[in-house]
Amino acid sequence: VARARGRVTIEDVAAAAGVSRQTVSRAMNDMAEINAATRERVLAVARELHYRPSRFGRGLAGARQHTLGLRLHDLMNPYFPELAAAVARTAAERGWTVVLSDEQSATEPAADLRALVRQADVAVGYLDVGDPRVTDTLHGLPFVQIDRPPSSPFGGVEFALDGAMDDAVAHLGSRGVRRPAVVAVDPASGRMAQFAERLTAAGLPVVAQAAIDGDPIAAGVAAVQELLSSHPDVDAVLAFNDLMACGVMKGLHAAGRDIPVDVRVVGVDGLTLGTVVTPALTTLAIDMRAVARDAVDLAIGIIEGTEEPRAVRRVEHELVVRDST
Amino acid sequence: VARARGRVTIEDVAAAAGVSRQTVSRAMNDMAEINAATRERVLAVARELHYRPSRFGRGLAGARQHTLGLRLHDLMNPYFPELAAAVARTAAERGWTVVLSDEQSATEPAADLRALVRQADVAVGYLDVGDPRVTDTLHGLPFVQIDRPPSSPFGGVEFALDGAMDDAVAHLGSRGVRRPAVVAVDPASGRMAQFAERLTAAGLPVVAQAAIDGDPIAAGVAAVQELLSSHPDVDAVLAFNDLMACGVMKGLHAAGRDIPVDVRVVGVDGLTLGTVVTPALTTLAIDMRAVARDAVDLAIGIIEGTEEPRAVRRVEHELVVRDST
DNA sequence: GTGAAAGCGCTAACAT
DNA sequence: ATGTTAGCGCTTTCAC
Repeated sequence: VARARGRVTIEDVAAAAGVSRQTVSRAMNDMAEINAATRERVLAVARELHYRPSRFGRGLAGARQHTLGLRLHDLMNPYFPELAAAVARTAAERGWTVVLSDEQSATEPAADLRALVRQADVAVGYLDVGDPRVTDTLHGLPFVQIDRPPSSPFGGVEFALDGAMDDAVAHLGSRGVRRPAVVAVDPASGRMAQFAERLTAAGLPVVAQAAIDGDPIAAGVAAVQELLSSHPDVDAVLAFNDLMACGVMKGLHAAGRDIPVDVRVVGVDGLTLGTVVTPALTTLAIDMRAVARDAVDLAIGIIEGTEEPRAVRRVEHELVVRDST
Repeated sequence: VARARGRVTIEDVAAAAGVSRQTVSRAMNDMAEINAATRERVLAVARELHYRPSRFGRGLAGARQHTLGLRLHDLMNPYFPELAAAVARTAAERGWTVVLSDEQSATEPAADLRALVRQADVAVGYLDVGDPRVTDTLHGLPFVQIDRPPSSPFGGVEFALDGAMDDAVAHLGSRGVRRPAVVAVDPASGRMAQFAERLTAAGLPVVAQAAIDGDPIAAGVAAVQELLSSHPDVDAVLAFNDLMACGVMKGLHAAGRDIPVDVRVVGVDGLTLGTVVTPALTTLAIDMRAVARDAVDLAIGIIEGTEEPRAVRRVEHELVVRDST
């Protein structure tokens, strides 16, 4: 029963059971044309020998098994697990396997991508498009970018915040907000610039508060502290995302401000986290299931040739009003 | 340039570049013995033909690439992403790839495990050991169980809560707690029974409150409500885990109780979530990094033959006192 | 129902 | 520096 060479192969099982390799293959794969007694005998021998079919041999010879690479920036940031859960679900429904690549796990820049390139048929998720080291590492691996910026060289899923922002501005106005602030690492660009623009257009002058680039919670706490010292009269804070919004709420609690009476707080993403904190967070939520479905379907479509490699989909955010406003 | 067959192989590139397969292989794998000009030419052709080496061919012929399966109960539960992040990190350091298997993604019971069995060399994580469907599905895939119960047929990482519990009991006593309660789906078994025993031994009579089996947050909220109506005088709640503890805190807030003045709350796990909520949660924390390191090292050791298949390691919890007590 | 032959795509080892 | 040979372990024909 002991093996000479490193691996137990189908040949070993065949020899030990006194049958051909094909018969072992039939037994292992539950195929029809095999005697029930033979199958049991072969399976018993296989178990005894600790035989496990090589996924490489199987993949080469048989029907391709497809693998989706999921690239995330940081699993410790609760946004990404929610996305990962949705992607895993969709991939499982489609019969695809998911290999995980967490940028924070990389021992050197983009090192995590090398594994994806070797293991996945197509990848989905987050990627720093500006960094040529990153895109070079892909070596032609098709990539479906989530939260795709307009300038991206890849296709993917774009996020549309416009409608939800309009709703949020109207909502805050109706709540009597007069002095809103936006808090982000770079409050003058991207979605926060849009936000500020809309608030201004609605007659609400906006304070922009920059936050440090790091742990979003800590950044949110620090940012409100600074904000409150320079503008003690703010009555609403729009944070870049839910995580930073939670930091903002922590900072407001610490400063003795009542939410939502003194200050109203709005986040972006729609994380479950927002329902756990007190008060529950009003947010511009995105439907992760829809994002995952679109991304995975694009990815599979690219592999199957039914989608253009750079196809784009769009998912809308939606205002979810909870207790923080 | 157009291809007749489905896949572009190394042979196609070799033919198009006018070299042998081996030279293409040398170019693709950055090997030494190749003319720089030749390499560039070959790579250009490969790019033009959209050639991507087959991972199966490569795996069969070359050095084995190792893959770790990570089995989780539910990615939406923040405990699991924190574990996943730690496992991903350790695996990356060891040069292993991680394939993800989320039980919640399974379209039918244990279906998610089938993918693991086909794709991973060894698996790590959570598994319902009681269910024979589950263990049968493994088909001999070595499994390293995390939070391994003493009765498990697998090896893995055991959690040791004893010391942290003693610390927690002493801590609550010193805070003047007189009427503690334990809240869990089954407060009469496992770690909560231990907890109750220790509290009783310390002269603190314990109320046991069962929670429904479902979303831990909602369960926590519902459980405290019931608890407060039957025992309005409780002055401490020990929850089964941090998530349920957050639900308990929500419920206490809603009931107008002040934490920690009226009621003190303790969770188990040490999730980051506990630092986000207000007040920050006191908890029996486990070092996820240590858990992940032990689990991954056991898994790799089993594959490399340096560890027994059923080897066991132990990781201690530690009391982390924050604002909720 | 079972076995023999062929080949999946690639790289290691050995040629040249 | 490049080409040739020989497999890796498995499933698919196709025979019987």
